[in-house]
Amino acid sequence: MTGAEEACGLRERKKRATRQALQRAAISLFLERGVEAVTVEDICSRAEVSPRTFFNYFTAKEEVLVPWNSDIVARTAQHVRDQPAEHPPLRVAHTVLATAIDSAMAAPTWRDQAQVLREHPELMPRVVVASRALEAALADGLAQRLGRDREDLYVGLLASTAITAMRTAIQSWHRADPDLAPHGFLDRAFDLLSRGLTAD
Amino acid sequence: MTGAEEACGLRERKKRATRQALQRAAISLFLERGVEAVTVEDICSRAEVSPRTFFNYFTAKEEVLVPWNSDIVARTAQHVRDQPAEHPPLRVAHTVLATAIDSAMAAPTWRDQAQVLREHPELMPRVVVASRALEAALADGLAQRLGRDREDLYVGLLASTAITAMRTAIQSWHRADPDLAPHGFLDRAFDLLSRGLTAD
DNA sequence: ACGTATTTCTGCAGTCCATGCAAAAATGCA
DNA sequence: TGCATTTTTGCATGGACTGCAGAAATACGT
Repeated sequence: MTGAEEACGLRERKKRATRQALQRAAISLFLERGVEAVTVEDICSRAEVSPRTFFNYFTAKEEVLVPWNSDIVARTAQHVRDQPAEHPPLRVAHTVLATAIDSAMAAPTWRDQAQVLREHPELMPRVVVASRALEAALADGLAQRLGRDREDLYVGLLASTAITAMRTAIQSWHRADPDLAPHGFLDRAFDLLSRGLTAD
Repeated sequence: MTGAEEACGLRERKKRATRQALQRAAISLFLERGVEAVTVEDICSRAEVSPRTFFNYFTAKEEVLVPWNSDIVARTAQHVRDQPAEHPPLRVAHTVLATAIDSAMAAPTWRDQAQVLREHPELMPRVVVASRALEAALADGLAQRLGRDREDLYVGLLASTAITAMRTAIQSWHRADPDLAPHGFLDRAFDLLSRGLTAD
């Protein structure tokens, strides 16, 4: 349960397989019928596990849409600390979140997750709520770098603003060509932030 | 159903009374027992209405904690348009959200709402989700002022960042002296934003 | 004051989410 | 093989939320 990616024993591999089966089943059903029309029972039926098992992996059915798993969160926290000390905090956030997006895009379910969110933008805030872990990791890392308290206004503002910028960028990307890379949008958002949100 | 504050007929006044009774009942129960331990039935019992009635006013029990009612949202949208044309967008957002906070603080339930959120910071994201209407009003007004599309990246980033700054400021305020005014925190957050989030 | 139209409230039935618990099954390990 | 640990499962439970239709309250014209 380290969060690392090694496929050690059979038990660990089966857990990963079950989690991914649930995710695949849920997302494909979401695309077929719409999120509201899919029940946990439907998902488990397609994934061939007991309905009770779903809640051993996710706390709510929308959680399968969150692209930031514990691996990504853990690596992001470390990534923040690995950045050169002289880089300004906003640049650190930009770099680190760009990498997080790359990692999320590597997941096999990424395209379908993105498509569900594109078709149901009303779910984005729920994803953001579920993305608190990523925000917390970012805030912790930045606080450490800056030698400030984790609950400092500046630290909290940096982290929450960076996550917001990422969300906004991804939304813009969703509305654009799906085959376009999301990085251009992220770069533009962080550029605007660094300019104090003045018009370009 | 205009959202204005005039107390026209008896029907309208009763509706306001019921809504406020539900809000008072819910918030006092939240403070007594904690949010999780309070059911909709408890709330309605104290407010002396049928359980079914609760959902004619709120879509979920946490919604009573959202300080931005439809009046405030409507006035905010107008307020954006009333700002001098030469003011930069971030300043407009700052001014308008400061006023929105003032309006929210004028509500009789404000102090208790704030106390519940102070004791249960894990609910803040849900409030933010429910604050989408305010964000949308801000985005619409800014888009109009700037002559841009409502879904433009710059417009979306401005609105979402401003709301995030407000949330962060309020969180900092919650952790500080409750009798302190929240405006200082808001001013500091917007100042940081306008400086491109560089350290001060 | 009365009758009618509109709006709101209420009770009921029903679906689904989400959790705790304990037994059963699967896996790891000596 | 036998025992310990982890995961899955079924069962029971409570609570959120919705739709619907009738009752009650309010508005309004006569």
